[in-house]
Amino acid sequence: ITETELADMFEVSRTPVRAALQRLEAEHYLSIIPKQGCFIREIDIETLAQYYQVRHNLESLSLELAAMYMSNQELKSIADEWDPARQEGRSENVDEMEARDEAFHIALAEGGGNMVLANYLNDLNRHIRVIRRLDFTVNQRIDRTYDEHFEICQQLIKRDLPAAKAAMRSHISRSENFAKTLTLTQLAKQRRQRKAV
Amino acid sequence: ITETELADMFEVSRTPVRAALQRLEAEHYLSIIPKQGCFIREIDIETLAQYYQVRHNLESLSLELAAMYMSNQELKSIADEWDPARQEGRSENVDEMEARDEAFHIALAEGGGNMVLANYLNDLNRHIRVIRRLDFTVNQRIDRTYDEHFEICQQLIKRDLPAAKAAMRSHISRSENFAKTLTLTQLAKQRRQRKAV
DNA sequence: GGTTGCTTTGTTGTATACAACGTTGTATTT
DNA sequence: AAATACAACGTTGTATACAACAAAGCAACC
Repeated sequence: ITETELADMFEVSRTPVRAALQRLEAEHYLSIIPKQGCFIREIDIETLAQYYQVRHNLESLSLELAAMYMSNQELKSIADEWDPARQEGRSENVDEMEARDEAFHIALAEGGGNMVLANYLNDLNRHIRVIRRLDFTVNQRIDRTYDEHFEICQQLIKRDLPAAKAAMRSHISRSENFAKTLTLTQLAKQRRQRKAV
Repeated sequence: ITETELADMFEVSRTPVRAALQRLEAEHYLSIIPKQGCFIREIDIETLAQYYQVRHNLESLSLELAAMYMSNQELKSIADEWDPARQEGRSENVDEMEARDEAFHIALAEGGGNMVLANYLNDLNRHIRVIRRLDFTVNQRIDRTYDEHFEICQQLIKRDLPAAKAAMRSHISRSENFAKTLTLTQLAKQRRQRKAV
């Protein structure tokens, strides 16, 4: 990917393109090698696992704070959105589902009052978003997400922190494993295609 | 702070200055308001507490991984650097001390093998660095840091994770409280000075 | 045939001029 | 006297031309 290329594509000069690329580099989405070019930085399965490890930890802290500082009313309004019984207004669209899923986790983090934590979780989510999307391509996983999010909320309302943490951990692990498997099969597919060429 | 100002100061054009400022904005060090100007974003005591809360958590994870994956030899070489008995080569300089302190925590994180975690801890450290520096302006705190770092290493070598975590937690808490107190008195000083003008 | 040196080409890095826009101060009007 | 419209100023945003440098291709030489 070159700056000129993108500049022509969007019909602007190189300057705003450079600004955008430098922002993306700061967020570790691509690496700019001086005088050479800029290359997109793809996430490998090892790094993905590391992101999930950190995420487990931060989400755990997030729950602690949410259990301490969020009111029953706040928690209930979130729980309602994910009630498996309420079938109307349910999103099947992958894009929408992904956005709402992230919003759920961020809402808990912000509810705990620690904006620094919320920011880090947000940053982390953006990095694994490409992979997390895979989670909602199978319809069954959408149903499960509703169940799991609802369960987490219920445990929080009961102020049963260990149970909430356990639910969160298995929730994240499930989507993690699912994503990993899918990524592996996709990688294998790509390799087969490359071999064919 | 304006771009032109900085450009004149360093005798370069506005372009590289802009690039630098945009990077700093991406890292939340300052905020650029379109068509108005850019302003340095100072850290308040509430945000500082939030950073420390996240840090407690990440350093805890860091220890878990270090205890699992670092060899006795690796741990010992770090411990040697902080042995209170070894008086030679001891750094009294604040800058050097601060750099070595950060290096200690990053070494443990990297030793655990999770580079994502190490990156986040690094980012976090950069944000509280201004405050952490205060910690080493008093000589007594330098001695204490040696003791505490050494203690953490010893517990890790013994693979006593809970003890290591406890040592880490009190180590971070001590410097946190110290920094907070100092910040408060400094803020009070500034306010008094401003009142005088 | 392999290696070294140069030339060409393509990329990012920088400087500068101008455009867009928000802010502030001032003059005019009510 | 107060409020509003307007103009001047200062800031960042963008476009463009050129410089610096790295990589690749090619030729000459050993």
